[in-house]
Amino acid sequence: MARDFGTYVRRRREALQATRDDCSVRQVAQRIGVEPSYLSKVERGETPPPSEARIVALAQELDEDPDVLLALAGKVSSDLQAVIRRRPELFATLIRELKRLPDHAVLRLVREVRDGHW
Amino acid sequence: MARDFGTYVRRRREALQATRDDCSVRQVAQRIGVEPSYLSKVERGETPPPSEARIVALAQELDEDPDVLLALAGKVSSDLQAVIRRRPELFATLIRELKRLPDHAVLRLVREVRDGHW
DNA sequence: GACAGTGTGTACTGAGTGGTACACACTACA
DNA sequence: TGTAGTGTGTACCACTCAGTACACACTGTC
Repeated sequence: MARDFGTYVRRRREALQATRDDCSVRQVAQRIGVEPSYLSKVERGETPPPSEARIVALAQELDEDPDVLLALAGKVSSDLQAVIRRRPELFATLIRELKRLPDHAVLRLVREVRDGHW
Repeated sequence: MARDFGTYVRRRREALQATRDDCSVRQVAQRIGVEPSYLSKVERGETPPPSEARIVALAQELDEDPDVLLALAGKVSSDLQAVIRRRPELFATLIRELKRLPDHAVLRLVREVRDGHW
């Protein structure tokens, strides 16, 4: 799972590098505020994924969904966790129920909620 | 927040101790597999809350909701996190939408889902 | 052949996590 | 007066996290 994160990032970065030529390990590393060798090791899965803040910065840099990247890193965004912690019983049961539902059902639910049916 | 966890646990444990007399620091500590001095420090908020596994064991021991206790400790159950990580975009948007809804609305949603309307 | 830019190997680190081990002081009670 | 049980203070520890610092080898190019 940590390995997935690395290869995913590498692929995405190299794709961008091919078109924009400003996404070398060094350049991206500098923009997200880490050492190049560290980013290199992360991409090769030799070291575990970075902190949430770096991952979010990386997602922005690679034009990716932060939540997806965090998920690949085995993490869940801390703001989502805060929402759950505020009403633990409620959200715990809801999420455990939703676990068994197929994507399209959850998606329908999301839309309903967003459209203000609740 | 870590302090809350401690005082909450202490209150609950002392209440049980008063009625059942088998919930001293030593006894509970032994049953959840930690040193008494450690549990003592946790209860006084002198050291941060224990690991998820210990907290769940503690919840069972104190007859409390594990998710609530975890929330007091500033954590979210790892199985819930796993559910979210499996479909990050979907759950992220859903949870962020639900954040602004009042309890009763979320509760209604939980019931609907549980009753198989989805 | 100097130079810039590429990725990478090696060594190290300061702070935090999640506790253990053991001694101590106090109270109850037989 | 011993002894059993109560909570706590002190000292310590292995491990992980989240990286830094710097040197190295290779490639293109001027």
